[in-house]
Amino acid sequence: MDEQQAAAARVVRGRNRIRVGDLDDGAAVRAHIQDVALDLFIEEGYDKTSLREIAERLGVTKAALYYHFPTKDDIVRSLIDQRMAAIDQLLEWAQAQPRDERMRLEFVRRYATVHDLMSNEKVIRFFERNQTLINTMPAGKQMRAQMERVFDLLIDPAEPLTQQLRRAMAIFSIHASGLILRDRGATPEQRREAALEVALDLMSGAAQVAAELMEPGLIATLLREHLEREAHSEQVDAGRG
Amino acid sequence: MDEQQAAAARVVRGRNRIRVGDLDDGAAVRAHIQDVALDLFIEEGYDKTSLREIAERLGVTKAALYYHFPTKDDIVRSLIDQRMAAIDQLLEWAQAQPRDERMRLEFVRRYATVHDLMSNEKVIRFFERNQTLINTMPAGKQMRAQMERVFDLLIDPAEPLTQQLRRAMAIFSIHASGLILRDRGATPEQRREAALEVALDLMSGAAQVAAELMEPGLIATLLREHLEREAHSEQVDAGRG
DNA sequence: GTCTATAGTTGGATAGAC
DNA sequence: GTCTATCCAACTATAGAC
Repeated sequence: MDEQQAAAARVVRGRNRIRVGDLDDGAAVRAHIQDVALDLFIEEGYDKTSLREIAERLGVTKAALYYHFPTKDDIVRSLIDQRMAAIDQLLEWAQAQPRDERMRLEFVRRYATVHDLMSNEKVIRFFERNQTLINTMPAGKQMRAQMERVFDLLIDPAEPLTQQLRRAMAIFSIHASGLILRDRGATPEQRREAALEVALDLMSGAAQVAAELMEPGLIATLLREHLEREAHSEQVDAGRG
Repeated sequence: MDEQQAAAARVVRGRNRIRVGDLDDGAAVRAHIQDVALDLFIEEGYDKTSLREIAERLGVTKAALYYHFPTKDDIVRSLIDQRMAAIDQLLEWAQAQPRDERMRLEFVRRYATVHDLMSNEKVIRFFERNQTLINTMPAGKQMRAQMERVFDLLIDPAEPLTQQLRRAMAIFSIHASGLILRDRGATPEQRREAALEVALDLMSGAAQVAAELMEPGLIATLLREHLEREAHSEQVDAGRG
């Protein structure tokens, strides 16, 4: 667990290429601009947000912005690249593994970790609200292609459609957990845990098995009986010892 | 209703002037415009799509468009209103029901049906790709509010976060099923069935129960034993009769 | 690094002829 | 109902002074 987080963190840092002496105003100003811009992109969409608006909220002029980012795209491109590099590394790892279920579960775990580390919160919401960019911007298209590689890795075309859908929803549940649980009184850590649990359940096919065989309440009944038997046999064991 | 009457009046006045395809009245022309516009809105986003582009693809001019739709918003507003009215009706039905689990499952079933009926396919993809509109357009904000009413209906804040998330993912699985299964060799009917099954599983909490109590393979074992007992008791019954 | 000023383009929307 | 022609606002981006 610690190793995964550290690995993902290395990805993030490695991509930024911030050297120790480099952390002067330049990088900080860029980050600040991106932060403010993201807020606006989230609020009213990338297209509808003008550089004038961003500049106003920053208290500078448009021209000042262009000094730091040669084009409007560039404000978000570095964020996209960052995320893509992290997922790419994850895919690389996966390709060096046996193509089995254990690997897939581990992939989802790591995906959740990476997703969480990338999440300024804002970056996620940005992608959420600006799906169209994934179709129009070149960088967006690359991201879309990458997403398909993720699905191809996790989904076996021979499986039932329900299970194929569940696997996709596993990834989506990680994406959506922030959106859904944000205003439901959950700490980021709780959100993260809940998302991962739901995702892993969807992957594992537990629901698949249950859905195919279950009558309403059956599993609960069987489990209760099982636990009672277990408790009983423990008593017996205790009596013997 | 109002629109039909207006359309009829247009037919009387306009006589044979309509020449877009084989369409025979104003309402059909409007529908055709919406269809073409949706394609573009999906491809490159609502904001980036200009009226000039839409007009070009239709083979008419911008001004001609404005005859049918007084503003760009209006091209999509009727589609949004249509869907919202359907969901509103569903919410009304739900409020006349007891607030129990049976109602919630039935709500999801009906939601899937409504979703399927509204789905030109294109309308769904439009909403998918233009999430930002839900934040900027007034009609979009209404839709957002409606969605929250749906979640409030389905989600009990006292439940574990995982189950809250699952319930939200149930709705999302209905939304996403088209996107995910479209290119995986499934008929629309198969997609629909798979989506509903996954959604109902997520709602039912089967996975929740399983995840909390399950040892690996336990449920499968219990179910097998249960089925064996059942088969045995049927044999006994048959022997008696 | 930040400014003013402005170029150059494209957008939505309207007027009026036919 | 559809056209041509046009208005005006807003945008991205650049040039050049300080």
